[in-house]
Amino acid sequence: MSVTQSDPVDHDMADEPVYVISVAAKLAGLPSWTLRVLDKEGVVCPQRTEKDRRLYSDRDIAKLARVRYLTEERGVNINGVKLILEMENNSTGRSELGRFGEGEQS
DNA sequence: TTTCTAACA
DNA sequence: TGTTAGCA
Repeated sequence: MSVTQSDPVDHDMADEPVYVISVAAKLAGLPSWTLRVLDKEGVVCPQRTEKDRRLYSDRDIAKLARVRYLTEERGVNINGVKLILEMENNSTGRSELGRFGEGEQS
């Protein structure tokens, strides 16, 4: 009796990789190939099973959802998302971004 | 970006 | 059988 769920072991949050690429893509609202690119770029950190199956955790889904806003609403490329997430990972949320336009397609 | 093939569960 | 992963 500590937190909400009554689990013997300490399960804090969704860190269990149980979502395959198609499920993660649906939850994030992104196409499957995008998740594959994000993984190649090192934007997301999906666990890999013995058969090379990418398993995404709720933690990855949350990051994917942010990527979807940047790519869908803001029109940022994978390269831009990688840069933005890289800044958030390095800086405590203080991004001194001037005015740099990413290569945007119509 | 899209599609095809191969392997796995 | 359906789905995933990798490449051209």
